[in-house]
Amino acid sequence: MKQKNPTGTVLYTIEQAIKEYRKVCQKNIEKVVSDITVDQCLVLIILNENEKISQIEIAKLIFKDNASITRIIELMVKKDYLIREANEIDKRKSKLVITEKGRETIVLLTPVFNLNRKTALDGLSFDEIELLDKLLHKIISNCKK
Amino acid sequence: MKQKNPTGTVLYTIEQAIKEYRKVCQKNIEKVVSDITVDQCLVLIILNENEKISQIEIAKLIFKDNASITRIIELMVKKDYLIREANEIDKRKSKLVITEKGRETIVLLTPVFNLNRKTALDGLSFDEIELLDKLLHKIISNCKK
DNA sequence: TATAATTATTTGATATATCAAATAAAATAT
DNA sequence: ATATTTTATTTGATATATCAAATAATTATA
Repeated sequence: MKQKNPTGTVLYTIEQAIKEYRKVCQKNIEKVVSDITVDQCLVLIILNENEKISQIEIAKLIFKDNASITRIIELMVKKDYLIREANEIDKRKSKLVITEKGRETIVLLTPVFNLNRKTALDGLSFDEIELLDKLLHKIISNCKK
Repeated sequence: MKQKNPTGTVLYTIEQAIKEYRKVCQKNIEKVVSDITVDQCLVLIILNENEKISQIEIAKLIFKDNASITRIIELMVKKDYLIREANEIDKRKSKLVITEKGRETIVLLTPVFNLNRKTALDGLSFDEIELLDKLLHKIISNCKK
């Protein structure tokens, strides 16, 4: 038993969990802001906490490819969440500035993000969450070897 | 502490874990078969275990959208892993038949899949795996509510 | 300092994710 | 038996994932 899916292991429960979580997140976000994705929100929050962060560092923080970040930011610029300005110190980079619309969005979405976490982790004790984190990190390091 | 990323919770450790796992899987697969993806392998294995399964059921098993399954199968047909035949009983569906190349691939990849799981879960006890599964299912059901 | 190596980002190509709408066949209701 | 509803799949549009190659700027080395 436990072989409910062809993968035969807990590993695809991980996949299912993150997919369900993303769905709830997107749904809750859409109630408040209509034209933004979960990933775009994350980028917004990261930039809000650290103005000077590079795209590579953003990518690392949310486990994405550099190319993905380029395109996510591109769309955010189109939708007027961000503006690209010249970075005089290092011309390879650009300064990513949050627009007024971006700032308003952060204010609107902060409580949504808290709600999302609470919803997903409802009924789990602190110890359980810690343990979950520990086990997942063990898997991550196994995979990285 | 634990606020290593902007998401601030274990939830993105879940995302990171599945991404790292998929990377290892893809790498190990490529050592043996060069033109197939992890998802395409899963479809192959599922069809091998149940010839008559519908696309919708495949989608549910691996937590994917129906549209994604259509396209994954399309590519598998192009690459000669599958053939679509007419389903006389229900003409909305088609019969998905594994080709000779597909069968050979399954033989080649079965040990790889076992290796992938072993690699990822190395050092975790049975009880820990069970617990991990339980906690993840709790999160899944929280999100589905 | 000119050259080589490294770093940050972008671009191209291909695969998958997601939602909504379109098709078409099957099942149900009247 | 026809109309209506449901089901299975497809298609279109847009977003993201991933890898490799291309750019362009910075840093290190001879």
